[in-house]
Amino acid sequence: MESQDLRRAGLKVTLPRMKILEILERRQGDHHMSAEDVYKALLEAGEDIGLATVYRVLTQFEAAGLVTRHHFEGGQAVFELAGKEHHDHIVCNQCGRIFEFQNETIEQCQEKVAREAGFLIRDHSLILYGDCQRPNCAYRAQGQGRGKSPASPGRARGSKS
Amino acid sequence: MESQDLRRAGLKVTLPRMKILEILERRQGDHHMSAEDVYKALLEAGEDIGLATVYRVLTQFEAAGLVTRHHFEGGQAVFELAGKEHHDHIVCNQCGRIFEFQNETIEQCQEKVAREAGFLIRDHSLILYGDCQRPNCAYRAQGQGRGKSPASPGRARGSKS
DNA sequence: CGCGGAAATGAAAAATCTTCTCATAGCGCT
DNA sequence: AGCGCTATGAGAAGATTTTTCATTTCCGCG
Repeated sequence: MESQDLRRAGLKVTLPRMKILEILERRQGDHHMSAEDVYKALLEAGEDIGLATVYRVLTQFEAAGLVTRHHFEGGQAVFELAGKEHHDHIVCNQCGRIFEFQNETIEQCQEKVAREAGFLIRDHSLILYGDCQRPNCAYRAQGQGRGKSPASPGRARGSKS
Repeated sequence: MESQDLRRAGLKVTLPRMKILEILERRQGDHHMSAEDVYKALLEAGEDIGLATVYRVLTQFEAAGLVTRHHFEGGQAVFELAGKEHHDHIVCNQCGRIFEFQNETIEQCQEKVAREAGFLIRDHSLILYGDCQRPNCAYRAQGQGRGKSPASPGRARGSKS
């Protein structure tokens, strides 16, 4: 009954919002989805929901605290269901795999640094970019251009510095 | 003689590249500039350099390690001259002021976390968003839309979570 | 100091990602 | 079931960044 989630968030229960919430909840594996990912999943599920609505709804969900938005490299924002503990991310440059972690020491240092600098922290973004050393990591030829990433598995981009 | 910087970076010494480098070096105050900022500064300096060139050159500078690109919230990437020590950023949600900091403990924790997760870190991005508590912070009315930020002082956006 | 070729530039078009507009449809309440 | 307000869909519009391609500029060389 995720309609309760919507009502609780002060959002009218509509079919598009229900379906999008379902997509986010039922997602297996990597639960980080771009608006486009959600849109495609809806199409596959036979739902006729516009991309504009997906963006709108995801933004509302974010405002309501139902989802969290991340700006990984690659231009597209990705969303994940909130609810679990706060965590940060490691993104594989090669295959796009995403690892989540929590580190209390880092959190505390951030607080301390901000306090000393005279800031009141509202939010933060910590993303590590690297190569996951797993054998099945979808290594692509070095010097890849900036072509479109394959549909599903990875949203990797070239590394920096 | 910043032409040496260019040659050293393996880039042909051209007028646009020189001028852009100058803009970045001469910049007083907040040295974080978007491509648009650089473009406008060039116009003010009487240089007739296209925006496409600015983007191209900044990207080359980044590849050459001359500048670093950051993706703060707000959609626009910002650049700063590299060369100084590595550092992370605190961005004021209200006035856009940027504070830089270094924290060895955080760096070490990141390394440790990544190692334990089986990642080889190539890069990272740590950005804290908050409110600088200074009296002259350009507080804007709450619930600001998402209009264009005023030219120079701030590129603040609404906060999250 | 002018030449020639490779590389860089400018302008405009295109590509991407996201938001806005507005007419229509749907939800919640009575 | 009916009403009013909000949400939606489709497409246009906006914002940022990249690409295309004809022209210009830089650099090594005579």
